[in-house]
Amino acid sequence: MTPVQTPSGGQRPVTMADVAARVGVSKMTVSRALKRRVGAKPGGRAQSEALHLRIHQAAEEMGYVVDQTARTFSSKRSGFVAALIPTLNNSNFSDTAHGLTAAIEASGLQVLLGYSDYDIHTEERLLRAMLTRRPEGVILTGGSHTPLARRMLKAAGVPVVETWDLLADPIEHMVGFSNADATAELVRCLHARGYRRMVFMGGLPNSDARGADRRQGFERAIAALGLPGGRTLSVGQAPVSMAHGAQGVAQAQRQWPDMDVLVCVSDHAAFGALMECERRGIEVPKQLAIAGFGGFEVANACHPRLTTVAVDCVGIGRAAGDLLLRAIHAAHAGQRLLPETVVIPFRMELREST
Amino acid sequence: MTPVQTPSGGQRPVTMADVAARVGVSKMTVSRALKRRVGAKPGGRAQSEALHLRIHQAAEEMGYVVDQTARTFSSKRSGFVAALIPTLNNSNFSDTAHGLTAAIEASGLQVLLGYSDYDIHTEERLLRAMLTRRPEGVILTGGSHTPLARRMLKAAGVPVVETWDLLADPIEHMVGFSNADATAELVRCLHARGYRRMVFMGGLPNSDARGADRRQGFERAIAALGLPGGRTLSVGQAPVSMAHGAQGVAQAQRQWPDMDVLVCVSDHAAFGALMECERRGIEVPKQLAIAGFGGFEVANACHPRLTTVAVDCVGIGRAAGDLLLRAIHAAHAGQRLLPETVVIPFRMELREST
DNA sequence: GTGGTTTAGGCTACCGGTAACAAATTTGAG
DNA sequence: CTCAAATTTGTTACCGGTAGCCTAAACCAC
Repeated sequence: MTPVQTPSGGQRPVTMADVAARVGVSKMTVSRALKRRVGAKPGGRAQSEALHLRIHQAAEEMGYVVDQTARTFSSKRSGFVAALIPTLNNSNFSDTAHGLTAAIEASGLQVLLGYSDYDIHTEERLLRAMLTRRPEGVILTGGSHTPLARRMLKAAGVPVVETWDLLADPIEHMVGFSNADATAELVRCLHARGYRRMVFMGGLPNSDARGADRRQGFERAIAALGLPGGRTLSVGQAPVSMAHGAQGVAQAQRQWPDMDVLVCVSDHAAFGALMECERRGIEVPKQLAIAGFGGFEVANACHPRLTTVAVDCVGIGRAAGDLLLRAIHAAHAGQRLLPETVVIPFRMELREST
Repeated sequence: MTPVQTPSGGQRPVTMADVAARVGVSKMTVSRALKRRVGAKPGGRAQSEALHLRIHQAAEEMGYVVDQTARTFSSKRSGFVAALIPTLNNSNFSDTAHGLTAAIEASGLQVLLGYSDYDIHTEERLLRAMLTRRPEGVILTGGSHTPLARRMLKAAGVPVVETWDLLADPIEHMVGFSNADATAELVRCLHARGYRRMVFMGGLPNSDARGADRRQGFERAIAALGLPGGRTLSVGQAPVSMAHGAQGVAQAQRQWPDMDVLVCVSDHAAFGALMECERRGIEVPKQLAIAGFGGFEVANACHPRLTTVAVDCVGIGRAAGDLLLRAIHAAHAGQRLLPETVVIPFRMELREST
């Protein structure tokens, strides 16, 4: 019922002026009638209400759809927010995108998504492309950005929310949790279960800031508990794959034969390690315990089920969306929301693998 | 070096007119100079070349970035294509998105991504939102769309590529493979390995067209081989989860105790089934074989490794992108590319689970 | 009725680029 | 040196909406 061009042979897309001419009013009246929803906010005038309805009907009959480009151009409101995540194929981030979309779309804004493949230069390019379209707000993942990216954001003057980490030097707003604290907490839980000779397996620290934080939390907790330290392994660029995890088991055992638990930077690595143990006849958790991070589906489906740190990923997205909306509304009212930080809880899921 | 607003206290974003004034030329000259890249296509005039350079320098110094909205508005070219996939969190589709992005971005267009959560009404809403921004092309996944969505696309007059399926009634172009044929081929391979009492496990057919096609291919092949038919199981809405797969094992064994292989609609379901077998002490493949679909990472990381049908997901994206680009270029030249179909190959990965 | 107050709808200008055409300048062949 | 062709730059007119202001009409109390 609402094609974008005139359905019957016409080449030119239907414009607001066409609708106005058909109804016999001015463009402006059509613009106003379409802006408020069909039944909403009748000023109390019966005649106006009828005209309003006629305009909506005409628009539908003619297949008229507003041109968002023209609207953006004129009103200086683009009607979208840009959200940048490291990768599509990670349910943690796609869950965050879901939460974000749910929170944002209620207000009539659209979320446009981009992914950086864990590369800050790709992120910069993407950000530039998004900014040329004048988003009303920007959501980033993590706090690692190129200097130029930070400058572009500052200069653009749009509200920014960084998610998934708690940063010492945020650009503006922040929604996340401390990956270091979460991993430290996991180490303490494992210690309470009697494990003492812990090894951490993760990606190369410079490729993934969150992984590096987890590693740091691991080392801090190990030191605080007086356990043997220096036992961390790097198995490749982020994102660390299941194959990386499998390969890490042999490497860790060779280097630290007395290891009793392998703490992995993510559930994917942990799963790879777990299956490799199965293949090598290493009993989990009897001979070697394994823990992951992230609360992914696979961790709860595999056998034995993996101990992990579950994060409220959807909650991160929702909170980031709510916060960004408030910032956008404030900006629209000519004010500026003071930088806020929302801390999202995490939860230890102690399962069969430890 | 390229902020979006004037860096030093200025409230108003820098416009092309500002750059033009600074260099002492007209807006048009700036527009032309910025359109072609820094070193490209000098007409052979040294003076022109120098001016060109001065304009680029001035733009950079002032932190000028073109306003894509204004450019779109004026030129009628939005500079992006819309890509709609069922879900973010499925590496098959995110791989396709990667291939698509790689193919498209070389031409200077941007890919804007949306996900429908396997719901055609969500897809319709999303499509409408995208179309208000006037994409130069649209990529869809599959061939199930609301009637209104089809009409909107027709009316919008933009090139459309449907991916991942081969359809009897495509909107325009098509890049994919026959899910039914692929599954039938898998059934023949399993038959050759000696399996006879096959059961198919998938989601509710109306929730996932590709899953339904696979089921149909299964039934067709079973009938052609003269094997006992009617053995298909539905375990929930798409996307079928690992938990669904686990739950399906018991159900299938209860219903068909003599089953010797369980063919699953996806690797996720197959993995869930595999782990459930581990838990119940069912030996795979000795007592029960399991096959999946999709060539996901988990299928090649688990133990035993899962037999699956590997699809060139990136290739689908790349081919769809190339095809869409040709259609866009044709449209830009006033022609129309005749509907094309690109068939993407699939490959049987026979592994330890069968 | 009357006058002040509210509300609806019309008019004008403009957002920031680019297409299309016109004018100016350079190039090159004869 | 001259003139036509090629190339560069300038001028003008929009693209399709919405902000802001203004007038006209309806409402309401006294």
